[in-house]
Amino acid sequence: MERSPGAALTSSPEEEEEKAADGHGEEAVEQEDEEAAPVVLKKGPWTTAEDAMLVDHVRRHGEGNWNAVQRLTGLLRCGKSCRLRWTNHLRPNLKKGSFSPDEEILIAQLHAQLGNKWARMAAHLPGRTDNEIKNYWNTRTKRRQRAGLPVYPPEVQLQLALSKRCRYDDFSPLASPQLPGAANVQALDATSAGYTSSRPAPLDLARQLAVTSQTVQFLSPQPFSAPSSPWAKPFARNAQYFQFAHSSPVSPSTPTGPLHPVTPDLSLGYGVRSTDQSRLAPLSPSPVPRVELPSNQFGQAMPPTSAAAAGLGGAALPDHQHQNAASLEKMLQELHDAIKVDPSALAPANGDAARPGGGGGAVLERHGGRENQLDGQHRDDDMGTLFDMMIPTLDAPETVPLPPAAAAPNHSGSTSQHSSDDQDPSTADLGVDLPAAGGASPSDQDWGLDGVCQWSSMSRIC
DNA sequence: AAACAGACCAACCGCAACTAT
DNA sequence: GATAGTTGCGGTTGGTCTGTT
Repeated sequence: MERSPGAALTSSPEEEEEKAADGHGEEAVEQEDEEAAPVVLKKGPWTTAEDAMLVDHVRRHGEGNWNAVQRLTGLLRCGKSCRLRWTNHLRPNLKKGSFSPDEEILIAQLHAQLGNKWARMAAHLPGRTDNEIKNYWNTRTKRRQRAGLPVYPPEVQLQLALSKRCRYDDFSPLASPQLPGAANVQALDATSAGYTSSRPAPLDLARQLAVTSQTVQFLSPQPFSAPSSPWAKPFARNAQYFQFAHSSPVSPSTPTGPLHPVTPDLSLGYGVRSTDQSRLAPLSPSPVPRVELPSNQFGQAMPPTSAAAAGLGGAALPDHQHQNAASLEKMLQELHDAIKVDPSALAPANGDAARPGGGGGAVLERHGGRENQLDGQHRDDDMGTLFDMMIPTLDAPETVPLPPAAAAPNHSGSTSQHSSDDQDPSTADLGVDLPAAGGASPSDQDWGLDGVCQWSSMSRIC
């Protein structure tokens, strides 16, 4: 790999540590500079000494006012860098290491619903940072796309497929009746408050899919309880970060809001029928070992012919999947029939295809408004995507009534998305009840075609 | 053992929103 | 209401690690 000459921009961590440790070195030099010229802030990797300084600062003054860190501590880092370092690495209760299968599924679900809203996704993954999730998703997505595999696991694909159907149905004057499950997604209204009134909530998907009483408790509803910590007082305002591994997930994105447990009722099913079994444990370090295989094994099991072919499993399909092919086709037809586009709503396709991460999930984030203005091409794309996303073992899922789109009244017109999140912690709730995938366990073949994928390693789920 | 490629991770940048004055 | 400062977010880049050839 190319080694950038710019790598020598800063001294090595060891050197920096030494300098900082003896109290001279860089700091002293910079002090001299400070008198003659503006402070030259350092970039690049943080040293442990810098970390210690930052931690000490936060211990004394708490979080926030990051630009004061340099003034108060002499740390030659900009406030932005300090905040980032704290948030991503020094914050208490950060969970390091690989994502557990539960987390991976949740990330996929969240991405399907939110798109590249890493911070909001991180709010549902205690101890994880947006950066971490972003990195994970990007590398994973890149890998899967290169292998010609669908980005989302089967269940999420199904959700997306159904949501596409819902998209069109939403514009039918025959609004679907309110569903019991829809109550769980009321909170989503606020989440979508950042979208203009002309655009249905991006998470209407969740509402639309709030069709099942099966509830998967992804995140524990246990109230927050801060462990005793010498830092407890200074960090009181940041209490959401003081969580035990199994404590309630609270939204770090709501620092100014009241602390209360976030209970995203993500009943996403994932093919789990049993109520008991479907109740996944709260996110926590999973006992399931990470078994991901080297990426170069993707191609072996699945030649990148087409995603559709992949979805149907091709010749590698087990018998029961062949049997389901017919029902799949039927369902596709049903879905196709269900798609009714208001010609008046036709408009040039938007740039969804160009969205990073591709896939249908990105569409969902803003599937209202302009996305509803479908032209033929877009519709075709949707159908193509639909086929692409179809899963082979899909037992024709029950056609589910849809909650009325009108149940999303809270389109304030504000353009501030995360502000609404901050103001209302409940908006972190993704009270999503999603239909379980077909009764038969969703195939490992279309997602974990080669057994590589984490999803397939979750015996209860796949 | 060396070269290479891909994966992973940390950090930076630019922008937008928010807040205080 | 205008402005400056602060904070948060998402995209991107670059370095390091690891596996393969």
